[in-house]
Amino acid sequence: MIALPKFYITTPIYYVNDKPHVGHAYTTVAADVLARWHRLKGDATFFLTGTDEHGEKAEIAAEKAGKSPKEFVDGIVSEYKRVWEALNISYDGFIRTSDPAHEETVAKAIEKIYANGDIYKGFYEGWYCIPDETFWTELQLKDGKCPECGRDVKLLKEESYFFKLSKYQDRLLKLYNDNKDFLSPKARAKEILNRVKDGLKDISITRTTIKWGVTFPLDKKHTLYVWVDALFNYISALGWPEGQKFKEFWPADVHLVGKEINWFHSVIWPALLLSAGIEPPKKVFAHGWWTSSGRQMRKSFGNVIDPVLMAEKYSLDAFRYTLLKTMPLGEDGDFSEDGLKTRLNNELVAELGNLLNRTVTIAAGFDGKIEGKPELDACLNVKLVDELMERLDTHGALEAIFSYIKIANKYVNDKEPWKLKGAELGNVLYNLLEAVRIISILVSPFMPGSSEKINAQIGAEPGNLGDCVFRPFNGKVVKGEHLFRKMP
RNA sequence: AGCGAGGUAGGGUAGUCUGGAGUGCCCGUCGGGCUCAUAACCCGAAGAUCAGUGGUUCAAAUCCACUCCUCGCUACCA
Repeated sequence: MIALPKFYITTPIYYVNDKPHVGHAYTTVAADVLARWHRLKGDATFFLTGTDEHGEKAEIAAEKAGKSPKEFVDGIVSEYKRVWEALNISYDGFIRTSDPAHEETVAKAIEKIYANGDIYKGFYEGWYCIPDETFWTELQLKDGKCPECGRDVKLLKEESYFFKLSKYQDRLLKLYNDNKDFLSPKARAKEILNRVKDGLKDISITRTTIKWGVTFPLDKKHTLYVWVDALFNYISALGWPEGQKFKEFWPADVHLVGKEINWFHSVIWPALLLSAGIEPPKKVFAHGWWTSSGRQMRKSFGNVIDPVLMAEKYSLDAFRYTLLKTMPLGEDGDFSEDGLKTRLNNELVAELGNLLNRTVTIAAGFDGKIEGKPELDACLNVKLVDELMERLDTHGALEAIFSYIKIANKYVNDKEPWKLKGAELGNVLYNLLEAVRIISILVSPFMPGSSEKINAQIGAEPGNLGDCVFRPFNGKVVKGEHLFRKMP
């Protein structure tokens, strides 16, 4: 049987100690764009995001707010959902690690891993900084003191259960070798590869001091460490082991993650899955980080970017476009309002908006037949755009789409339709309107709202990737408002 | 310190694996053209000892060695 094309993409689940900033927005918008692209292709698509709600930090934050952990995280979760709605995120599933169903899944998976002989009881030893309430490894210490605050640290020992990560070194290396794209992008791959080659240590997966989390099923005194429980969200959301969605969508095609959590997703997660007898995901892609106006984003610098504010001020699609156009997914980049404004004015207004506007203006004053021979189809390379998107090169895909927009703009200049009339003008308009219709489809994953506006003005239905070919134009042009407004 | 990535015009990048004229792209700057369009659109120009040194070669941004600089990762703070 030939498997139907399917696409399962995930964002990390976001930790609930603060409201979403541009970093969260970036990952989520990028995943949204990829999910929408696959829907255009007709793939059965499942796009998962969610929240990571357990652990000490959430517990403490709740206490400070005078709420129970559950009450507290409920509040943050609705904030996340509000932001995702504002950013037009088309998620299919929203997983919360405090859902009882998730907790049951985790417990079941842990039991399988235990049954496989990969969990044992031991002692966790670490250097503990009491004022910071943080454990450090020997390597992290700075001159034998806490690297964060410089104060003395104490060697503490506590009972803990361990996962035999060391046992999976060879199988992980085989996984990386058999699936060259598993570790993505390439620049990050070697980082992981070399560390795995250097050898893996077993990892402590439980704590006795924390209550807000999933109870360790084999010893109720212990609570699972929050990241262990968090990783399993990707399968609990699909109803592992028997759920229909799990059968349809697992393994994940892409886990999109920030580079700070690459280790967990590229090493620990597949090892846990292998141990539980579950197929590992196909790809873990670690994207880059944003600086803001040249500096690290920090509250104390006053340069933290609020995604909703940006969307309100400059239009949502200009913001989404800027996130994906500024740098390739794997790289770091700088976010600035000036940069956003420049892109809005010079690319969205001047290239895309202007193409639509001039086309529609000329078409509105034309009463002949809009028909002709395709002339603008040869320079359109939908296949290239698709290949770039398959490689998660959203940046390159946008460049390819916009280079086509430029060609269409140049076509207007070359043909000087304002000097033409009759069939000649009908032919030029035919080419422009078909180009605009196709461009609208191609940009729709990036800028869904703008795509709808374009369709309204040229009287086109929303299309899919198969519609990106020249055919008789049967829309009805209704000139509307400017697609984007220029900002001073 | 170990491991990794990178240093190409004012900024950002592609090209490096598989050597062959500094070739390309985006933004910015300057000049011209056009006028359907949101002072827009089109064309053109300026601008680079391709981090440095040494080597291999007929030929090096590209291969080799060394040096300098920047950034990331180093596991149980999600």
